Amino acid sequence: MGKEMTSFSAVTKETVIKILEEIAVLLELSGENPFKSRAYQNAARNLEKLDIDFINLVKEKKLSEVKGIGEAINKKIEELVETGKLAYLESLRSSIPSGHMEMLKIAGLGSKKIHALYEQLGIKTVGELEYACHENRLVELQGFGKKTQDNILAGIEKLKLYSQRRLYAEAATDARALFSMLTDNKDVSRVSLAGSLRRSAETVKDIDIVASSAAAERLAGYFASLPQVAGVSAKGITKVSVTLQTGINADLRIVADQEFPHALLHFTGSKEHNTALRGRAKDRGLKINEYGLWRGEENIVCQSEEEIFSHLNLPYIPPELRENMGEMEAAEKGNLPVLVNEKDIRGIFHVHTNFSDGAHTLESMVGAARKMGMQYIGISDHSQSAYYAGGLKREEIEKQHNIIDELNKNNAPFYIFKGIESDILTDGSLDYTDDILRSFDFVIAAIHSGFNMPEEEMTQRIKKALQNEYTTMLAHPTGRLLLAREPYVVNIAEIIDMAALYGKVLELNANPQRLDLDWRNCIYARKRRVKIAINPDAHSTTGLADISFGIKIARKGWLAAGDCLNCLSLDEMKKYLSSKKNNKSEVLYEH
DNA sequence: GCCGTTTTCGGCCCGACTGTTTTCAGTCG
Repeated sequence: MGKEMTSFSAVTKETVIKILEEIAVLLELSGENPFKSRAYQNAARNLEKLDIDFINLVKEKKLSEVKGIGEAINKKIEELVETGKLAYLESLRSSIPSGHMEMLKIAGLGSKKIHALYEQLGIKTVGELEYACHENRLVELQGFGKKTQDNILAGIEKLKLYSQRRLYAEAATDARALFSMLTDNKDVSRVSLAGSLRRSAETVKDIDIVASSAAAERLAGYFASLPQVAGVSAKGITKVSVTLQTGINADLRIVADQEFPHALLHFTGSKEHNTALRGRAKDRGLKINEYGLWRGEENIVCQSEEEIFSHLNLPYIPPELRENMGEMEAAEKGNLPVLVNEKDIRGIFHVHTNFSDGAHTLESMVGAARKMGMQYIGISDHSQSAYYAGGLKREEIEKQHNIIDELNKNNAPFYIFKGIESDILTDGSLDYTDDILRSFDFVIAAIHSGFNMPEEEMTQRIKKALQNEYTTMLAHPTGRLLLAREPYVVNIAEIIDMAALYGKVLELNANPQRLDLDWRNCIYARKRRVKIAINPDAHSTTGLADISFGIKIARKGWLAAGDCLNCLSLDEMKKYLSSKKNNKSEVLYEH
């Protein structure tokens, strides 16, 4: 890199944000002034909000005009963008045991305790911590005790369990990259994702890909030497297993082209679905395996999965449904739903703005939704008791409503619905008075505190919120964070029954970490004719796109367009919401 | 480390919950 710095490094805004966040965590672990750490977090968040060209801003030395970026952080970002490196980060990294970052993921463990464990027991890694717990060495430590030790052990168990799996969204990014490298390769005839990824599971263990080729050996070599591959654990001419740089494992199966649909069906699974399928084949005097379909010695040639299914007298079963959750029976009777798809979505609810904890303005969120081709958007910032998220006070609600009225004039026929994500308090009531609740077009009731109630109490709390006449829908019904936090204990069937009885909508939160309502429960909700809203819970313009993850899960939960609230057209939606508002008794007879 | 109609120091979003204590620290959302 020349001294005159004519060429800047390839550092992007996203990289800078990631590094600022890493510094914030490292500072926290180092026992520094917590506000210093927060300053880096703030800087990262403000960069996220930045709409203008970041690199230009750095070049023109105007970065410190961004709120939250002062002299020190400005200098560090300049160094990073100009050289691609940051000495401060390197020295921080080397001063903190690398295992401490991972230890932070253990529930109940924060920087203070990690520091204390390091100072007093010299613990540097999760493994050492686990050993120390088994040796009972935390019990006597100042500020620790038997319960803390037990909780930490339980947290470690969970962490181990979680780290064997990945979020769908994470794995899908890697998988897409591999897939496109394979489609570009001339040795590949046909290629498809398979496994749980193709079935749109919310978390996956690894990436499965099936390809057909007449040059298997060369293709295997190509796959094993892709730039994103960090290690090869097995390599033959039918199967290559690798570990990617990101830590996830990927398997490529290579078959002859005529075997392709059979291998695809087999490696898409699920195991349970395949077992049922094999049983069905046997009933018809057929045999099915990953290489083909057979009647005795005769090989029945199939060009596609559709053909295989048709030989078993079944319509095509979409991969998402192949979980042996009744799809075979439904297919046989011709009762498979026409699954919802991206084109069916007409509008988006559960959208945050910078009125509360969103990154972008109301106007930007509206603009982004319009760009996506939506007919409407439902704005729902946090309510007043969500202090940590800047929940809205009465005056702010009025102000927001005035802006929405103005925007609605200028954006017609696009429409903005006024809403709120109102906290469900521990007694089941919503945290605004009726006169405020009445001012919204819709209310999303949500639990953000008091997670640890006993099941019965939690269930009653949510049921009470569903009975509230102002509640339109229930946000993230179980509160889970995939691979990070268990759902709160609640009788979800009772919640779904209650929603059915009162004509309330349940959210399918599309954030890749939530995907809540769980698809298994979507199947039951559909049976009870409860409408599901596929909501991105967007906190930025890019967050709106998360809705696609929700659509995948909705499909997996058997939902058709008619089951999804936000497949209603704008006119239908206006009618729906105003009927809910004006005639509460009607809802009982709606279904 | 950032910020300022409390402006160069002293705050920085705040409250619930848990487990440790005997009045509080740490973690979390």
